[in-house]
Amino acid sequence: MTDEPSDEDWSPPLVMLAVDLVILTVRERTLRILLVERGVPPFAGMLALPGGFLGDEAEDVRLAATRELAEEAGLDATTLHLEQIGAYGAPARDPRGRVISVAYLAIAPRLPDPVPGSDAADARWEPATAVLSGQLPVAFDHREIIADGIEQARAKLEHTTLATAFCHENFTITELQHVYEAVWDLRLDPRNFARKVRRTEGFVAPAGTPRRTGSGRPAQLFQRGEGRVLYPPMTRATTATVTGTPGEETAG
Amino acid sequence: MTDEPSDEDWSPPLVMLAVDLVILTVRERTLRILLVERGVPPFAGMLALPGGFLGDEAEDVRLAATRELAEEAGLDATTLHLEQIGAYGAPARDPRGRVISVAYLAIAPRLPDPVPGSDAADARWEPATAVLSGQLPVAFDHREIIADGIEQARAKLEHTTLATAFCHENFTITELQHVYEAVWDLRLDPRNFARKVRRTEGFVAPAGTPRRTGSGRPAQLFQRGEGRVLYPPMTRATTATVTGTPGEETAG
DNA sequence: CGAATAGTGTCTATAAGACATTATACT
DNA sequence: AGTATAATGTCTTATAGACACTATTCG
Repeated sequence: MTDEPSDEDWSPPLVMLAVDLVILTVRERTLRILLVERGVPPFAGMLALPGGFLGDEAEDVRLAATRELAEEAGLDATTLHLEQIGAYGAPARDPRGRVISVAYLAIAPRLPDPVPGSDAADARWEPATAVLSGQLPVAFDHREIIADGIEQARAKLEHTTLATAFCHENFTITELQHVYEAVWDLRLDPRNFARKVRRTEGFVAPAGTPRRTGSGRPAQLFQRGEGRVLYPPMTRATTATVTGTPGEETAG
Repeated sequence: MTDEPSDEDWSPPLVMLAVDLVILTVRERTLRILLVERGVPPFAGMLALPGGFLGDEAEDVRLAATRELAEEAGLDATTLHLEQIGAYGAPARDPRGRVISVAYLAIAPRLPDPVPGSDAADARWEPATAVLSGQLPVAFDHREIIADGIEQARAKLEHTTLATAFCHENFTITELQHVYEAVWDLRLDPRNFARKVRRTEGFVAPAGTPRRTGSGRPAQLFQRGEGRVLYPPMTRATTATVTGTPGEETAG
């Protein structure tokens, strides 16, 4: 970011700035993403990521994301994990003009269905695989954004404790395993999984009530531990795909 | 990204879009970053990342990055590894007005010094640690961007073959080890390192000339392999820091 | 021959993968 | 009792960490 002008009174072009939200949760042992049905053109009637334009010129980008999280999804950002995915800036990605979108990844525990009549009336939890496969079409370049966001979540599950963000305050080891299985779309061995989780310093900590619901033996309850990093990492035997850079291909 | 207006003729605020480049290389066994001395306010005389505004309204963001790479650093993007770091959008990050910056990470092999009198006349390779420690001050929020970029590179060295992007077409195992040591700022055992590299499928492949320079035994030459992913990963014994989301803090 | 750098081998400790059994609840 | 889920243990194998020796060049 240095001097620009060879021309003396050149001034930079102006663009519109949007935020888009990839909000993930686990329901019915399946990774799901929150999509909204668009009410207006372009892509009216089609499913798209929740999001919107920067509210005003002074609004912080991340704040815009938390605002849209509340407005479009009825979710409280202070409860959720929220991190940036990246910027998407292809010139023709929005027919309305030059729109740069900053995408965010949000992770939510299982939530009640969006209430009809509320802010998030037209929001739906759709299976991630349906979107990734292209079976369920989405507006704009949102499929690419979704793919990047999901891969980011998948990767972070390997070497961070992010999985706990999919869980409520108290959870069982089995529930945590279901998170891994849903996000990675594979099965894990419960014995090896439990061993890994319990022996990894700071991943989970025992929680109050030592028992719970059910038809079988009651499970121990846990809460998030202090640690953020998993070392050694949790491994998904499936050889991982290396993720490109958000918004475009990697050169050279 | 859905409907916005409760107001009928509301229109989104316009912002300026910039790109900033974190260009890394290894020199004298040290990780270094390319910085330029600013010629004009704000922050005139201070070191800053190479970069600039979007050239025109139709320019792709990534293209703007490759253009600045050529203009400000005299580097050819087709040769280099280039990937996005993220978007930085704090409202007051640039005194000139509302500027959103998309930061890119570029990895270059050891290059000749910037030629005085060329495009990159005021460019300098500075040690990464000096910037990270704050000992060498930089303009804007560039220190944060640099920290994120370097951490991204450090993390990618663990589970991808990115290290080869720091090397020329042909390189020795020892040179590759120096890359890891410089980027991670630690020492590795040459025997274990060589074993790891040679046994990891697709990391490196033997290259033509089986010998080379020097005062000791000539080293075998290698080139990048086909693989992009390192599995199992290369480990930096030092417990890693979990990287936040670019441009802002992670919420609850 | 000595100095310098490259390359290889062995032992050990840690952790992952595969797998079976016991424990505690419910009906 | 029978069923369902939770919890734990053992054996094997892969790989990282620590460490010492041999090989090939140059002067």
